[in-house]
Amino acid sequence: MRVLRIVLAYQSSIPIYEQIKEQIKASVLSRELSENELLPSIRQLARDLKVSVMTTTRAYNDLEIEGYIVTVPGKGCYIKKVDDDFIKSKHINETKKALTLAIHQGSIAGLTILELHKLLDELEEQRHEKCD
Amino acid sequence: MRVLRIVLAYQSSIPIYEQIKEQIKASVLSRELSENELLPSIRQLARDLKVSVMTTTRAYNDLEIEGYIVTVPGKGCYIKKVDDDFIKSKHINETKKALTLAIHQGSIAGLTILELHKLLDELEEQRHEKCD
Amino acid sequence: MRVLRIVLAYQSSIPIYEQIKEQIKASVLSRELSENELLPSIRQLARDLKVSVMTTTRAYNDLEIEGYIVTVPGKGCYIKKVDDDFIKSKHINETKKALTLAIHQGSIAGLTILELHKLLDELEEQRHEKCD
Amino acid sequence: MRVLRIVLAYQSSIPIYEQIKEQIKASVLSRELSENELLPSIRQLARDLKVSVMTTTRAYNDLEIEGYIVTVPGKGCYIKKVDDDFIKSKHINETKKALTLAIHQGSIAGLTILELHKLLDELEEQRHEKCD
DNA sequence: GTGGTCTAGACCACT
DNA sequence: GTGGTCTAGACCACA
Repeated sequence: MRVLRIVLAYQSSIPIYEQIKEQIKASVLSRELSENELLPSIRQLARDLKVSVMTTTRAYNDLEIEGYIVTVPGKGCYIKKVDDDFIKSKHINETKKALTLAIHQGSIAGLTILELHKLLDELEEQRHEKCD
Repeated sequence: MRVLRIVLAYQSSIPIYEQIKEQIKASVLSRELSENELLPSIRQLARDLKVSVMTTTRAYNDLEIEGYIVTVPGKGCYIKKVDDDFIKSKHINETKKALTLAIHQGSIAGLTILELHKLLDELEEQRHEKCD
Repeated sequence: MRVLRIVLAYQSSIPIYEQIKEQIKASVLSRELSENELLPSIRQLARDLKVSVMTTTRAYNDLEIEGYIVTVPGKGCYIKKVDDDFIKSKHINETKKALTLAIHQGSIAGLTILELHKLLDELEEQRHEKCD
Repeated sequence: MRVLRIVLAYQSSIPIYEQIKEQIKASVLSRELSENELLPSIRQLARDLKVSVMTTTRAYNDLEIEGYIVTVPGKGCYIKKVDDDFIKSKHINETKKALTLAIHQGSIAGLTILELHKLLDELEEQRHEKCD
């Protein structure tokens, strides 16, 4: 079992259990956590995050419903197998959401679709420069 | 005074007052509503949208705080002049953030920049279809 | 809004929230509760059943995830539309579960499949007699 | 003493000790295990199943309470004589209950008695396939 | 030790 | 009024 790097914004409008969920999900999708890995126990995580047991319970419970983990009463919670296509489709979905948001914001700013394409290229360019 | 075209998703997770706000904002930014134009009264709008007066009050109140409208007690609410450049730069910023996120998520999903452009066009297409 | 007839076995090994869920589900599937009907509020139900608010919350939350109700914050919880095919498939599923259990129990008792068929006919017969 | 064929679903919602119990019971009822036969020791079984000794202890303890086995301190656990008729009638009762439920659910789903018979055969078929 | 459920309060945002 | 979240305990069954 590895220690999870979970950072909580206690004052955020995003519920704490949601933050825990999303960060574990992200770790699964980025392959940081892999199949059959044992997660910290509900109580341990609650202690670590200085949060109520009910809160971590809710997060783990939701993750089980969404198919990311299995919980075995009396033993612990384990990462489930997620297949590559599922992960890819998740990321494509995120990409689409981001692009849709860009189109929306851009339209308010009065940008044409052509200008959006130009902007996209520019940002991609900058990204490469940074990586170099 | 013109009748506002406001469409509410009563069961959305986005608060109704927020939906009203955003749609009025968008109308202002798209010049559909122009300076000094009189908005429907809080009570009239509440009746039209079959919504509590508290809800429309909250929306108008927020819009006033954000500087989009001005309330003249006893007369009504009027659209204020908006500082174009400020608004525009704000939204361009949002656009850039969204595009950068799209590039990032897309790269994880293994999408090339070309595929991103194609996706952008597709989503723009779909957006037009919906509006028709 | 109608009062729900929910009977709880507080000492059962079946969790209370599960009992609530199942009884509401059953009411939906039997068309006792119909589309758009307003359910008792989480708090009202908690008072009625002399149960913690968290417990009714959990039940309603699960029902929303499973698609039986919609909850609208600040307004209440409503029965969602369920289509006939969905209901039928649910009941067929229950039928299969019951038959599978019968096969299992029957095999332990040493019954052949033929005897099971005979038993099925007998019970069906008795059922008709009762109805007459 | 014979080696028990026990297959455990470690992540099932059915407790492991329950799974062990049920499989031993089934073996007794099917005459696979017969009177006075010596069962593997609690510790041996725990090793074989890679399970805590507490778990096998619980299973054997329950079996003794239910009258299926007898524990002789210092020697081991033996299968007891089972009262055939009592057991059989119990299971036939369960079978009838399950069939009655199937008839009821089936009638809601609009199934005829003929379709129920067909369903029964299909499920019996599938059961045999799984066992092969 | 583990997870599962439950309580009896609380505060918050929204209608 | 409504639902959403959260706490800080508790008891239970299981491993």
